[in-house]
Amino acid sequence: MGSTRIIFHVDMNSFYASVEQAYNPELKGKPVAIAGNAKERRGIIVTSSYEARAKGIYTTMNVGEAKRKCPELIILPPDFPKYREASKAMFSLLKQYTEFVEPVSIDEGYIDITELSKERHPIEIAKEIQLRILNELDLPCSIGIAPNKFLAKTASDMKKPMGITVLRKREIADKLWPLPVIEMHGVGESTAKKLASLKIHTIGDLAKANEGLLKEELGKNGVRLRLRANGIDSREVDPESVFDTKSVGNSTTLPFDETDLSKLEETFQHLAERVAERLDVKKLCGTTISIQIRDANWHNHTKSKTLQNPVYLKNDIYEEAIKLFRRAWDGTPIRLLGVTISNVQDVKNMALQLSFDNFEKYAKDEPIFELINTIEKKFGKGLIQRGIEIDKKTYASKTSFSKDFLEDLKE
DNA sequence: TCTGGGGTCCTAGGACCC
DNA sequence: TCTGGGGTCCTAGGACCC
Repeated sequence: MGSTRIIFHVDMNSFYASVEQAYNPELKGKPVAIAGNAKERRGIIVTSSYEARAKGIYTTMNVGEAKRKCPELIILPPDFPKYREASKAMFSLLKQYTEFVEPVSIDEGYIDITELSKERHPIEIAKEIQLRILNELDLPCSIGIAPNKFLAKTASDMKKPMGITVLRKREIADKLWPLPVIEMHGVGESTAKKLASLKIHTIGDLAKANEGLLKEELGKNGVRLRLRANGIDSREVDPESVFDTKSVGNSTTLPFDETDLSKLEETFQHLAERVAERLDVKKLCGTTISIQIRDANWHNHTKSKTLQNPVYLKNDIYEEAIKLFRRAWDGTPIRLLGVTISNVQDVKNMALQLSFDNFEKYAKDEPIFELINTIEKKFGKGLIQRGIEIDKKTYASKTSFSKDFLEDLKE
């Protein structure tokens, strides 16, 4: 494969607010904000229209404060099905140009137009895409054009809304290096502070910094950031990455800092249910369960456990979550709880590892059909049809189960 | 400016195995 | 009884992004 690519980063402008304005034209030209839990004390602004931003509204701003700052602000609750639909329409439009489309999040993605650019000029393609997204979906976007992902992403940020920006390698010194290092994708507050202590303030400083020093201070991330600052990024546009889910989790900030165990248990019930539902939609299960606890001072704790068998059912997730919680909680008031399943796999590939302990627990002295019932109750109906593999050592040592039975289980 | 909810990747220590 | 070194997995926490 040739090493010179042409990559677009397509970035939707204030996406949720723009989708709402597209659905309801009366909202156009007005300050609009999307806020989670807007009715509650802890609601925050998730996105806002450019009209709202002009009045000082920004993401993460508390809803109460936003109202004070901009009394005419139109505040809407998020409507994710609507946004997902708009997102899907946007990505299918991109797929009309090339199969090399990689969604990064609901409102941005990369496309590799190297092949297409042999027939048409990249800027012409970008203009057409931008115009079509505007005309057909009524949504504004910015497009960055560059030889790699990092530069394309950086370019799309340079002009908003409705910008098209080309960032060539030879322009890096002029356009990228003068910027403060915090502007760089991948550098947050914490890294910027560390870099400042090393007298690295601009992206140019980072590009020219000593590699060994960066490695020592920031690990492999330091080395990578330095490469990026020099415009080097070899990541390919990967259309498959969307299907490669690593974890599924839900969390919720409680209306007030909570100490009542029954309320916390109830919250875990809801979280387990939502996680189970989302796993089901994706047909996934996972062997590692984690809980997150955030206290009143914003200190986070996580507890996790890797299980013998994957879980995906609401009740199993709840039971494991509560076990972890009991181990971790000392009674301090809690602000947020979360449940995440990771180490995921497709349910259809799921194989049960009946360890000796498990085997004893489920199989002891039970007739075969009882055992099947037990297994189905525990791991869900249909699993046996999908096939159960039992650790060979285990059943060799368990004489009360015939080989035939185990063969039957495998059907 | 007192901060939601969905993620990914990285680090570091300890357990365990060869 | 005391001694390496490498690899992998697990757990907890942190940084970052949208």
